Amino acid sequence: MGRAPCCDKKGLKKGPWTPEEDDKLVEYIKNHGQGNWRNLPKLAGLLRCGKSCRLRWTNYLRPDIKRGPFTPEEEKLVVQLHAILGNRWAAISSQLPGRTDNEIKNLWNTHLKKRLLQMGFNPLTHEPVTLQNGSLTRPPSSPSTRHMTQWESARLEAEARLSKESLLTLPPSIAKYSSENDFFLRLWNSEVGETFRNLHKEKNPAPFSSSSSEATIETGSASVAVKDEKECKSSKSCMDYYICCNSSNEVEDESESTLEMLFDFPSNDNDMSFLEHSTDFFTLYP
DNA sequence: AAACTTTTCAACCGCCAAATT
DNA sequence: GAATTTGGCGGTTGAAAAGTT
Repeated sequence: MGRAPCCDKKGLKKGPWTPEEDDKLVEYIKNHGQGNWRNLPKLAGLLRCGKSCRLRWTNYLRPDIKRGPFTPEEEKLVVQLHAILGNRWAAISSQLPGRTDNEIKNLWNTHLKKRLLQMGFNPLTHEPVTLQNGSLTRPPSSPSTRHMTQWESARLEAEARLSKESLLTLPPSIAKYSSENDFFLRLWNSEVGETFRNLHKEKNPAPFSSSSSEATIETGSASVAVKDEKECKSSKSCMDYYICCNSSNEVEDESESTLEMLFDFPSNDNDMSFLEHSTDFFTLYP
């Protein structure tokens, strides 16, 4: 036997919420907390599915929700995080206080995606593309394409490393659980990760290891652990190298790099003109 | 001013992993 | 351990608003 069903769908209201329904939901949660979404509608006197109540609360009625248009800084952060996390809206929204995953998803689909396309970037991969006969095409084996592939590999590496590092701080029982459920760690341990590790080994025998001399950079409210600059350069771990260059202001020739675009583009305009000059990518290998 | 088109965004749907019985 | 529900997530939809002709 399992648990009782969330709700039978007979006689339940759908569609937009009325102010009266909102009041009932807010009043109930104010007095009783969020608790059990299945029982909440009945107890609150609502003819709604529990799931609908939860959605209404989390996406609209929660008191900590920030309403109104996104600021350029928020848009910038969304683009940055999307480049790293992809369409993981909940993960992205966790880095933007007061913004919901639904809101960010809408922002992306209605504004940012179009702007990236207009600027010549594939909104899925953040790779530069050109429009030919109305369809997206990658430029023929340009250096920038190589670098974006490199960037993607670097992303895998960095996220796997972060996962690994986070496990070091957890009790063994939880660490075991996390390692089994961590998406990037599983990816890293899969054939994809293996391929990248082998490629990396050929170019650079230095192992991927967590360092004792780590720094932390802030990306909005998210923090990312990085190695110190010297070690970054010696190991040539591309993500480390990118972040080191960026965090130490020693950007060398790659001052208009993709990563600079992602981590440090100007925030005082919202037309994404910061992307305009970033099709001229630097070479990763000096 | 009316008709039509495009854009926006709240809400729904279906899937999945976790939790519960 | 199997069966079932819950809660959470991302994709999609469609009504309303805004813009254009």
